[in-house]
Amino acid sequence: MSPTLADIAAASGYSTATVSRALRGDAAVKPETRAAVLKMCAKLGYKPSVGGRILVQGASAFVGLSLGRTDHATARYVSLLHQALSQQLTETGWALRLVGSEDFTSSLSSVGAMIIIGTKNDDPRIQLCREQGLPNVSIGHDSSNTGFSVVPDDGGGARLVARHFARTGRKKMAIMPSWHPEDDGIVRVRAAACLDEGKKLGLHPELLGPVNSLTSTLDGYRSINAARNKISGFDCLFCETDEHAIGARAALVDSGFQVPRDIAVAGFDDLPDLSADLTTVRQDIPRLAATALELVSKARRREPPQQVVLPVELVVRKSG
Amino acid sequence: MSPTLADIAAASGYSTATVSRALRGDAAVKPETRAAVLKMCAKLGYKPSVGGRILVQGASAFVGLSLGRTDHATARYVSLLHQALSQQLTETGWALRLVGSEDFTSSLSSVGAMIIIGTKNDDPRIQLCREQGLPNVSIGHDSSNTGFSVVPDDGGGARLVARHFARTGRKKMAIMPSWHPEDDGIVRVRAAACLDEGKKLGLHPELLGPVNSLTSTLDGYRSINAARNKISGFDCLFCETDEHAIGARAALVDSGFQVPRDIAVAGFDDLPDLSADLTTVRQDIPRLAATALELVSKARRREPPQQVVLPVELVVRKSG
DNA sequence: GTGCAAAATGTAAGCGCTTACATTGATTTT
DNA sequence: AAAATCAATGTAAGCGCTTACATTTTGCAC
Repeated sequence: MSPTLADIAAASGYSTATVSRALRGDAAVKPETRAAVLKMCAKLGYKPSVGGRILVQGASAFVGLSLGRTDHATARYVSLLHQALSQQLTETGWALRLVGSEDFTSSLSSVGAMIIIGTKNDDPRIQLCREQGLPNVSIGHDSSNTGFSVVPDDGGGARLVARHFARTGRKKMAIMPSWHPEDDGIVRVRAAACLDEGKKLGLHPELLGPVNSLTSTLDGYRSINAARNKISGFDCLFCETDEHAIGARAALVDSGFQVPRDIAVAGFDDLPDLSADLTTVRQDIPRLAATALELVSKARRREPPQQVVLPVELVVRKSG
Repeated sequence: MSPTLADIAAASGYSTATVSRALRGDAAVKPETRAAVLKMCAKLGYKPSVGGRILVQGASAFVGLSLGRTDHATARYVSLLHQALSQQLTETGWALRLVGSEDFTSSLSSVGAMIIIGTKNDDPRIQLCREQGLPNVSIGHDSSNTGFSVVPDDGGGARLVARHFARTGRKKMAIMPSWHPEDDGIVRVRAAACLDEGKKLGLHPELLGPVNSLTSTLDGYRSINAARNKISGFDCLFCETDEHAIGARAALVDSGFQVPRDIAVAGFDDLPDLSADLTTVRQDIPRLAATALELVSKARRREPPQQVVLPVELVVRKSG
């Protein structure tokens, strides 16, 4: 069987209490001690069992993961994030509990903390957590959020794209924003930033009609098809998600355009496999997950709230 | 705080042992007793804590959920299944641990059972579980599988579609199979059964070139577009997934066909929201999840293996 | 009725882990 | 130099739950 806390304690010459504290990140334990304990854990292959009640005795061993109604785990991005969180959480003995939008309220009592994906301004889910005093961390955009949150630098990433287009000699930029009735504004900041930066750089950016979904390649395709007659006026295109960019590129190719010769296409997210040879902005999803979990710890310890913005990175590939 | 086992025991007049047994489904407890206990649990709002070590003391409180490389939680279907499992598992105090295709082997030691999605013949993941003696249940098609498995009645569902087309006076059927290099054969049984039944019914079925993905609406669209000149020879179309059917229908409409007047379109799965007004075959995903979890229990108790096939249901809507 | 196995329940000893409280030794204060 | 403080660790009492084992109840043959 897998070694237990007691095994680690015996092997390293400390008490179970100290080992426990070291693993939980208690400030009372000396750094060298923690290091020794961690080393011994690695050596013996320690894995926490039971989903141990961490930080607060008697509290739930679960972290809830709430998806927005529209995410609904449908997007690759959300699913990757989910997996990263699940994996990293495993190492601490906690467990992730997926919470659907229907049973959010009823789940509050059975989790020790909540991670909320795709928050929007004044998201009612955050309110509910607050009322219950439940530690919560949101991943997504919410300018009004005064709690714990972590977001990728959407605006910065979009500006990188505009600058890249300008640098590579493009003259006229199209921007394809996405829109969904229930998600208003989650991703919109990308289009807005790209628009602004494009103006500054003299790319005369123009918004196309919005795509009626966040993550459907087909909708990206049809949007471009619908705007076919306008397209020849542009030589570069920015889409708010990679799914849209993929659909858009396919539509351009099917309409006889050469990508990137006639028109460069860039997306946002950089999803493994899917984004293949697309020029895009990479989000570091494992890091996003790690940061969210760090914030969960802090929230549980009632430390002061913190809003983190993670850097993103331009990845230039075949499409632009 | 939430009531504990002891609270239930006190309130119902039994010992904690009996209550625990009742909740775990131990055969030693009298049916009336179990009923009384369950009733009291409902009354007091009992929720298991800690992710209690169920059935076998000291065993892991986690059930692993392994996705195939291509599922990668990308498909709506998989994500819905995931959520259903997660929700139902919650009620027993277990937790679901998402296992990526990369770290399957290393996860084996940290879960008490494994649910494997999208298995194919001689799936190596099943082999690995066997070697470790880890209880496992597969969801997916694997004719060679002698362990626990549960699958929807794909063949039966596809035949329902063919019969529906025949009954509504269609004469010539197109079938759009899907294909993915790593998923060979998972869903293929649908096309095969529809082909067979179509022949019997005089629908002169014909296979179109396969769609190079399992769940992309865009690929469905482009496949139909590519076969545009052949399409007018058909008056009904069966697609192996709803995503394909949605893409196909969009392509047909964009090409000037009337759906379902000129050509009827049917898919498979019936995904909430997404499948909206599509004629399709409904899978009962919550039931699939429940069955899988039942099998997990049996597997843990080392009961003899069982292969379950769940019935499906034709849902006729606007597209055909 | 008595006996006896099987069925149903209780008793209590854990499980691996957390944490209130006690202890130790080093550092500072007086 | 004694007293007071503090950082670091140990001690041990739980946490909610499971389960080996003991005990009681039941059903049924004689």
